Amino acid sequence: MTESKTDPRVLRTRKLIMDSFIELSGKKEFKDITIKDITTEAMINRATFYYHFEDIYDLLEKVLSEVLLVNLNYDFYQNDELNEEAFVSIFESVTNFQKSLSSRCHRGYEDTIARIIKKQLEVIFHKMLLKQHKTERDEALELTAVLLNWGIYGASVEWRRDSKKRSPEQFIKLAIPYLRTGIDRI
Amino acid sequence: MTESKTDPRVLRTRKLIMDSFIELSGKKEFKDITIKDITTEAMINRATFYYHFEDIYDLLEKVLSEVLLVNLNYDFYQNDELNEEAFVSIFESVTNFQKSLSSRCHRGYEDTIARIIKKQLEVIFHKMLLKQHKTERDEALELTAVLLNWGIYGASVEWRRDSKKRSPEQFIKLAIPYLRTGIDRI
DNA sequence: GCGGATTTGTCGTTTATACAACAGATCTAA
DNA sequence: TTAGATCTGTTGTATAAACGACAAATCCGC
Repeated sequence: MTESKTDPRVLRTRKLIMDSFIELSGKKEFKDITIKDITTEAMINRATFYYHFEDIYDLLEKVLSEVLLVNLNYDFYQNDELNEEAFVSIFESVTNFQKSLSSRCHRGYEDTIARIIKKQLEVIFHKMLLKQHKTERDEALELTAVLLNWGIYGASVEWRRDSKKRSPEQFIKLAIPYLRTGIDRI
Repeated sequence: MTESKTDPRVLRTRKLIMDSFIELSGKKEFKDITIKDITTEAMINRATFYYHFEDIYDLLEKVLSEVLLVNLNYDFYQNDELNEEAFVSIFESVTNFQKSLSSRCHRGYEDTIARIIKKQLEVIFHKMLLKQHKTERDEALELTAVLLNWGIYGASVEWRRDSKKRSPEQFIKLAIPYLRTGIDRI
């Protein structure tokens, strides 16, 4: 395999762009963020943006994938076990994302975001299960991951409907017994 | 005048290097920080470092000048007036610098640091006095700036000797009446 | 002290980024 | 609706930064 590693300038520039986008997302709505805003914050030329990303939606997708993945991974390494705390913390990550980003997008981009989050959750749960159940058949673990994924994600959607009443923590703690039952059955 | 503005890549790279150096200064002693450490943190090539700075001492000088200047400027725009709070806050900036940097340097670099801090303080005080006393003769203001500068800087040196007994805030509050008297006389 | 390892500082070549100019799209106020 | 302004996406050319190799200096355990 020809392992031609990518130029450090590329990695640096992508990081600068993504970090700037995340930074700006905390200040403005997604629809109000322009490419110029991002590139100014990142201290790079606007043309360089297009060297790395198709458009702002492409950037959004990649940021969601990478950042959510990193955040969740971090939570896993913190908790390391599929216990109640792990669930609560993962659920809080997801609901934070829901809160901070999905409301910012127009043109039905909520669907795209949902797709990305679910896909990442699946990867994460799969990894986690592999660590805990090294002996099991992989197929079973994959299936479990899918279920957990939908469980957590569905819960976050429900939570948004319910959000006036309960904090994410309270909400997921109610749901955990059911989720755990589901896992035990597989 | 031919105002050839500097390439944005240069500004960005310098900022990355300086920020990384500051970041690392919080984790290691100055003498243990290598160029490689800095460039790795900054995500730039080691050779690029030498494009912008002579060596690590050159970097230190420039960081001290710029960062201290920026910090102090920020305090001024916060306070805007040469009152007690302004003095306390400036003094805290300076003593923080003393604490966090001068102890890290070997080879008598404390003297260099002292020189830089004093020079910057002088600039700052002069600016500030100009704002408050637009009518006065500039020469008088410059002189006052020099005196204030030595007053504050000397106080910070004294504070270091005294530091087991009083916080920077307590210390400078004791000294303020004398400083103010000094100003009023000019 | 010695010897291996790390760090420093420099150089020529390759490549990613800046620039600035452009047409077309989208927004906004009159 | 129209006109002015802003934003988008693309291009050819100039330049900062990456690479990697190098000798010299410095560090550090023996």
